[in-house]
Amino acid sequence: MVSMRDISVACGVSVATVSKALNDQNDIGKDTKIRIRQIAKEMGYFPNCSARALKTNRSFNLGVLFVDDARSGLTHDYFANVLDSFKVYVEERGYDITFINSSRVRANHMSYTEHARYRGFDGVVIACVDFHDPEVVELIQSKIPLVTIDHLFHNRVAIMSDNIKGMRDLLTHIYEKGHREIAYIHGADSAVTSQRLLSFYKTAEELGLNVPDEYILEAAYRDTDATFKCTQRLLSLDKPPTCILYPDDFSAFGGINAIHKRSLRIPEDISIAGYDGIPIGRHFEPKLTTLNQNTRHLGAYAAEKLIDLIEKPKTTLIEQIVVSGTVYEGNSVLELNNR
Amino acid sequence: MVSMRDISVACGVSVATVSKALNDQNDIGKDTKIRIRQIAKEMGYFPNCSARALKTNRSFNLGVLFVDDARSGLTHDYFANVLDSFKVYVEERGYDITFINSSRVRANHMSYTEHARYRGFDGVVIACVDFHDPEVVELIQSKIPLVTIDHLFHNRVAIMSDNIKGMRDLLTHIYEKGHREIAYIHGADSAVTSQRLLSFYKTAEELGLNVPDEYILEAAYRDTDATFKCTQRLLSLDKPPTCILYPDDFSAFGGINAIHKRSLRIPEDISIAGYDGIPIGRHFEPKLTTLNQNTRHLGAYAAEKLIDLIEKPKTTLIEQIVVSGTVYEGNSVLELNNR
DNA sequence: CTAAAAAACGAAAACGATTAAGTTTTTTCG
DNA sequence: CGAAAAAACTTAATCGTTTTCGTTTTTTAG
Repeated sequence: MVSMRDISVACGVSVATVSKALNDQNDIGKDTKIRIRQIAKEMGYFPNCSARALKTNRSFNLGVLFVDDARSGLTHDYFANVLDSFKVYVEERGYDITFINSSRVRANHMSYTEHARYRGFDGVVIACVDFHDPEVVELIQSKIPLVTIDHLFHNRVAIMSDNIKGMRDLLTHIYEKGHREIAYIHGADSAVTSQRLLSFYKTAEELGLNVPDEYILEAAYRDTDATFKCTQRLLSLDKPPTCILYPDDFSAFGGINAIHKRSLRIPEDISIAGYDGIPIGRHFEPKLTTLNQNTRHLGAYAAEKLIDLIEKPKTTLIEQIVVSGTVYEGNSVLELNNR
Repeated sequence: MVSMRDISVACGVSVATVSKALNDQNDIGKDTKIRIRQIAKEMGYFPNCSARALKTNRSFNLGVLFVDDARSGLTHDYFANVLDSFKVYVEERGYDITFINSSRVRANHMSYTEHARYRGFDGVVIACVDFHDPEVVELIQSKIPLVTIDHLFHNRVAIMSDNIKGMRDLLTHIYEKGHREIAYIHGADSAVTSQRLLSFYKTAEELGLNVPDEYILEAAYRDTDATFKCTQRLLSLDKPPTCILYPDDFSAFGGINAIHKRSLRIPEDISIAGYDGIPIGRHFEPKLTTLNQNTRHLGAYAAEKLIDLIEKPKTTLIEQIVVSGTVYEGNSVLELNNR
């Protein structure tokens, strides 16, 4: 590895001068700067990030924390999309990302916070974790610049998918298609779930919908078996709904199974809708009507905010940014003309 | 941040002694070691990885390179699963992972290799990239410990999914179910595709199958529109196949659409099979018969080999490791009794 | 032309660890 | 007991940068 020392001897100047030339400082002559840069390039010089980080306390490296309950890790569709967008954005601004974990390094355990400090991350993004985990709370309370996704903390920047508006838009869309008997199989207890559920009830009320208790069921996210059973129950009701909302697109497939098993057709006999906007939903017939969460914006905003927080901490507002999705109209919701 | 210096004054010893105590070296008294470790823990000490890396040239950080043609990034199902497994394994051994990219840092472009050196990665894993990209070739030819996934290079460790055996097993399975007219819509030209295609023909010959040319079609991976069209063509043949193989599970859904459109049933009227073993295939009826690639093993082997390469370069063989998958028997392939 | 101001460059001290080599203390044993 | 050996600890250099402050050179202006 060629170091600044090597360049300094090649140019006949001091390392200090080399450093200044390479970092584009003003305390240096114009022509020497050009000459040094030229030679540095020729010699194939690249800075040593460890040395730089050691001296400047800036790693240009961001920590990503993601541990979901199902341990699906990177294979979690929603998160993978958000992270991918986040990654693209931060790379453009010269940052790298590495995953935070709390495993053991050389025989001693590290908490998330300790790991983040050990690696010297300039900032951290947290998504989809159990926000009650004491280690997560410790991280939230640390001094590290931080952005959370889909969870709001006091004094921390949060990027939130707009579940209130999302559910309102989705339900309204279905209402406008003429549906009046709409069931909602919601996800397991969480902040996201309660927002959607609340919005569902509120919107239903505004629209003058009657929502019998038996239309509201619970199934864990991505649990097709659970939605299968719930769907069966709904279809067995004296007055079954004309449309069923699912916790997410993936679990909607459990519902599709139940519906097909009864030899019913979608959407002719019953309509369905998901939530998320995963690719398969658009590629399989009937195309699933869903609320397409804007993962690209979520990731990009998180990245932008985090870097602002790092680079201009004074002027960056601690705020909550809400990213709204859009209804994707597939053909899983029938247009009812009889009203 | 509490440093070794702080601990050394708190203990009344030199920093060298602290370093030895914390790194469990033998050149130190038993009780002082215990005392120092005790105090270090109390003071909340954690090493500074930059300083350590600077001195030791070991970062305990691994680079991950992944750029696929479709720019699907992390959202690529197969890779996400492999990476997730890789991540879990390396974290257990005290390594972190960060993504390699070739964007610009502070106005000057870095190649993959330069980036890897800049970050001081102890090793690198490459998957799913365009292996003809000059930057990738440069990285392959560098001195950095490296493992490739699903691509073989001279003098480099490769972890390969066994496409030969995979296709043989899958085809044999279908044959044993009684199918004799089997079509194969294969993926676009690539090393993986040619292996599978070769194995398909070879196995067909061994089994005494007749494979008319019109049974072999091409569709890009994950392209449901293409498989939709191919499936239509196959179904329109004078003698349509009794079973269709698809490039991958995702694209098989395009085939399902075409089949449903003709009001045919799976598997009663026509059988299908995918390749990969993605989750949705097991959660949607009919469950897709497929070749379940062992992404867990692929990731774990890649991790194990890479760390061996780093930690014991002398005794680690440069070899090709083949990981075989298993046929997942869903219910998309009908058992034919009439033979 | 000369003194002051400005610009360009260099010396050296960090940053926080590791480690070879040297020094002191303790143990061993004839 | 005392010398040699072993163990425990320290000193100081080093990794590759950045940055402060001091020094030299050049420019400006009276």
